[in-house]
Amino acid sequence: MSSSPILPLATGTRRDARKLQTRQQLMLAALDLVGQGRGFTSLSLREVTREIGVVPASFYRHFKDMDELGLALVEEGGVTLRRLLREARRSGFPPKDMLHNSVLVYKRYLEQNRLVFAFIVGERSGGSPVIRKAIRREEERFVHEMAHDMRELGTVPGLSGQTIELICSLVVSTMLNAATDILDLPADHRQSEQELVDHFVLQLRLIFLGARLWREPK
Amino acid sequence: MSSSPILPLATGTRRDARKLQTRQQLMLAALDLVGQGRGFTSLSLREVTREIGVVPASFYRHFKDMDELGLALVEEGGVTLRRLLREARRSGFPPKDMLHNSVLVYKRYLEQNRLVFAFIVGERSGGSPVIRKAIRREEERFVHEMAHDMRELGTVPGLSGQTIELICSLVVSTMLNAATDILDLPADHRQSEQELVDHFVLQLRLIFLGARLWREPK
DNA sequence: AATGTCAGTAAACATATGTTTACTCAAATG
DNA sequence: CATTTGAGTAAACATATGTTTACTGACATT
Repeated sequence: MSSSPILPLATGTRRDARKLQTRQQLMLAALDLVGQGRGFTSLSLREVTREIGVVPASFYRHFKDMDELGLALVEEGGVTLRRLLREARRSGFPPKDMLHNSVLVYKRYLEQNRLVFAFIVGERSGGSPVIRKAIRREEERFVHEMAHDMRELGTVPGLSGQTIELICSLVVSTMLNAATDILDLPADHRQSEQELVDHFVLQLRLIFLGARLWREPK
Repeated sequence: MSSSPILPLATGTRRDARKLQTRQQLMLAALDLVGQGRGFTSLSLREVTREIGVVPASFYRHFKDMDELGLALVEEGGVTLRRLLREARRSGFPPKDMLHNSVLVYKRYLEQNRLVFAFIVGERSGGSPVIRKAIRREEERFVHEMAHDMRELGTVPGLSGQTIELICSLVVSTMLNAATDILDLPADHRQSEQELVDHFVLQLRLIFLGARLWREPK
């Protein structure tokens, strides 16, 4: 029987562990190719299997489609985003130059998760509609969670929940937009790197300045 | 001789007009496919020629590559953006509810140029690095031009040129980000449409509120 | 220890791809 | 009007693609 579980996690047998491993290898291979500048929609199933040294037919043991692989990656991206938020939460956000610090944290996180972000950011507006929409949903979740945190921390007191969500959605899209630039940075040069960070910080400062002075529309 | 001109525009012979025509047909065909949700990087040269009923080899009379076709599209996108700015300039921006009006103008323009925007916005962060960078450059130009206009109109008086550029870059990325959502709107439903526009307007309001109260960093 | 399950294999298929080569014939050139 | 030019053609090429089918053998189940 086995009722075809969506994730072969649960059973815990040696075999299922192996299966999960090649599944993850497939996902990683796809991410790698995307990381080399190869738009996800242009990837072929064969390419991906070739990358991990496995025969094309094996692919179907894990995904019925490249789209399905893509959706799995979207989910991983969602997890990655939420982890970022959790880390930010823990690090406690020192109020002194908080924005600048947050940007640096974000940048470091981005560099540590370069591939997932390249995928998320790359497919967020392009390619396959189904994947794009899945990403937008994860993004909404992220915004929502961030708004929750901001309200709890009292970062911008006296604002309605709706307004906080609005601010967060602006912050998040600014953040994801910056990701493209940061990931494109030419490995070495500090010059442009510094400028980019500063630019990003100033954009956020502007947003929060607006936020602090916002008067609820009746 | 003929020194292989980049654009076969100049000469004005009947033949060159025909050539230019199929060139544009090729570009339009590519745009159409992208408009149907088919990430540009995943398009094949044959698909594009097939679309306009021409043999694959003909492609090479116009572009050496799909990348070259892509770059031509980026340029068209740039022109489209600049035209938007010109229209906005002419329409004179009535100060009463100016933001809301601007958003509506933008939305209408977007719908009239759906395909180009789908391409620009879709490839802005994804796919081929060379195309992505070309788009980012057009975007910078656009930001620059917008900043120029804003300074001239005195929209946000008392701010340095740098700051105005900052604001504009934030506005533009917000604008392009919204484009994805607007283009994805399910053809009929007014509900989500209204919400989307409102959301967009509020984001801009927030930005300009921040802008009005900005104090230049020393 | 006997049996069943199922991830990965091997090979074949029809079809799609980018690119080259020699061609044709309408239209521009002289 | 004779000649040249060059956009689009026709056909062939090597290679890449997605998908199916029957298989094998390590592991799990009983």
